[in-house]
Amino acid sequence: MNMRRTTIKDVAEAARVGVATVSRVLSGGSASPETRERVLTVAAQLDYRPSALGRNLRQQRSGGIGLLLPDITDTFYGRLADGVLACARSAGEPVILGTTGDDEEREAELIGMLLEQGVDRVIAVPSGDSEIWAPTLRAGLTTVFAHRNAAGRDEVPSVLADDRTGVRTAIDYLTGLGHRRIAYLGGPGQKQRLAAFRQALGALVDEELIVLARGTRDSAYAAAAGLFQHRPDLTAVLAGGNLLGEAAVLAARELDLRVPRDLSLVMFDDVPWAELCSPPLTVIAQPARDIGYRAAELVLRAGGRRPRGVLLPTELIVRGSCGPRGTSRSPR
Amino acid sequence: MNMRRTTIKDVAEAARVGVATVSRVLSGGSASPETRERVLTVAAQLDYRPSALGRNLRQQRSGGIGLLLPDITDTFYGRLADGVLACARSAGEPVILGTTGDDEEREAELIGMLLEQGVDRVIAVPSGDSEIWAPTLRAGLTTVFAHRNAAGRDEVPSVLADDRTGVRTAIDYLTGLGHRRIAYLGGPGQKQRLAAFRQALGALVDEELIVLARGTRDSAYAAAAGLFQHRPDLTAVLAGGNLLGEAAVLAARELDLRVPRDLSLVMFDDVPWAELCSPPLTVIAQPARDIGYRAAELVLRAGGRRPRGVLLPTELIVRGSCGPRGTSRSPR
DNA sequence: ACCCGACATGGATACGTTTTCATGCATCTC
DNA sequence: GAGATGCATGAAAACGTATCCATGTCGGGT
Repeated sequence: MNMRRTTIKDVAEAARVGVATVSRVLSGGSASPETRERVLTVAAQLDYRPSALGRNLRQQRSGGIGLLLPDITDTFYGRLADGVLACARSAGEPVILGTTGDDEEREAELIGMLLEQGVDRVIAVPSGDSEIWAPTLRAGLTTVFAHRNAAGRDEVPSVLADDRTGVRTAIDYLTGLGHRRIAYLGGPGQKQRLAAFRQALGALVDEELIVLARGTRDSAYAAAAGLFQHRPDLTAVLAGGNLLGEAAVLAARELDLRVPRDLSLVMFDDVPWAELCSPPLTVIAQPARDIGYRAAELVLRAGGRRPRGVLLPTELIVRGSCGPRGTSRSPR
Repeated sequence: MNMRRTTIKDVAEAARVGVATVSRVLSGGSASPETRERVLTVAAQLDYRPSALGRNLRQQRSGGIGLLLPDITDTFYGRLADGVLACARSAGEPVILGTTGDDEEREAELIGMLLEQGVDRVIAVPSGDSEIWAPTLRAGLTTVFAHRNAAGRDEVPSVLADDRTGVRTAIDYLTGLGHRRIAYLGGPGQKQRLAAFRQALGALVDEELIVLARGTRDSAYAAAAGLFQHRPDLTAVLAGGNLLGEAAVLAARELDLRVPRDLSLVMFDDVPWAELCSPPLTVIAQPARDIGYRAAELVLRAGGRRPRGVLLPTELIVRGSCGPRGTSRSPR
């Protein structure tokens, strides 16, 4: 009953060779054809499965990829994770998932856990900035940032969506429709996106129309509702993520703002329900899955090299949530 | 530059004790107060972090929890994963995530990977049936099924939503509204739910109104559209998951069926966008996050015992997608 | 015929930890 | 006071693997 698992030693004995030879055969080292075949046969017969534990200890690293996301509940990160998993699976590497909740402290804690586990490859959507990631890099972890990059960590390669162009085309679209008072509803860690918004809007930028929420649904809704109530003169809003967009739709409905008649809405990130909304939401689609996949490729292929980052294209998908600027809704 | 990481041996030397003592102190074993303090001080000074690699090899098991889900893109599983992660984090255990795509072969492959990694605790939404999980159990893994349980694996504890009651109340609600031809749009691995549907409907059940899709969006849409076109006399549909519900809404819109006037719709699983839909969707809410959390609790607390499964309540949330049966829409 | 290189092979070692076992010391009991 | 009991402690073994190194063998080149 108390079966010990078959080890490399068992295989070696059964094949009448040394353990070193078995190890070589299984890791693709050189061996004579007949020996190789015999070892493989015996290994298959005994249903031998190499123990990752032994191997990991020996080579001082647990294969596997650490994946640190703000929130696995958000479909954007879900798709990103899916991409990572797809790539990791093709490489036979396990993925250790952790969620940071956009909290630096939790992020640091998770990094510590990964270090302890001997994980030496990490894909992260960074929440914290420079000093949190410093020990990680010093410890020799190959790290790739996805979706956004940590401030002051330019040496870490990153896989990003082309936020700048995405924001610009969205703003161009809105201004082309006649909108002038355009609000930005942002989330945590989107300095890049916010900067692009400011730049694209140029002289039209109104700091009061820029609102930042934390990562939760409640916070997003509060930010949206507050914005709409405080500044009834705005005619368009760019939501910097699907959570923010959801909040905007909800808040608009609550305040009896009709979309797109009273309020034009563009949302970052295309999600399935964007089409189900009425009106269907105009969105800036991001290749979330590709971001994950490419990040995984980078972190796996990195043979000590420090590859250059990747910028993936975004796409403005026009549906029905934007219209020409009507009369301002504030002075009825 | 070539810093070796500090090991337990370094700590032992610096504290002028044996490695065994250090190990004991750090694992909460007995030691004299002064020794304990000295060891702890030195360990903190050297920033010693025990290597999970060494420990895992020694005790022949890598802590950590394997989590096998059909699709991390589906928000239901996203929430479930979130629950698992929350519980695992409080226990300091890493979580290895794998997605099966509801494919038995991939599931078996992932199980193999977990075994190789030395993972001895698994939470799974099982796709395959009995024989796939047999080796897993024989290998001594403590396993907990979540959301559904594998056919013929009654010995595995499971954490389920109370599908039976959920379906029954939904059907009662629909029949109360006068509906008689009620369709069921199901996904993979929902035998339980389907059986409940049949039982709740009793004599009204019409086998032609039961359609099963595979796990993908395309398949779900095809199933829904096919059903609606083939049987224009149906007046209500129960979608067995948020993916199916999404497909139903989409297909209904495509075929110009107005909800709830022409078609009443109840969807399993409450998702944020259910409220954004127009009309807002009436749903059977499942405590997805709790399912994950409880499953993690079970798999962690299981001290060799084989705990009894858990059944969590569902809740019918009435919104606007169901109405009284109108005139049948087929003979215009 | 001899030497040298190439190659296959197996023994031994190290990876960092936990745990068992034996030892030594102090205290308690009769 | 002697034996028994308890406790803190350290040496050593074990976990399963990959790799270094030495050894043996074969073939080709001079």
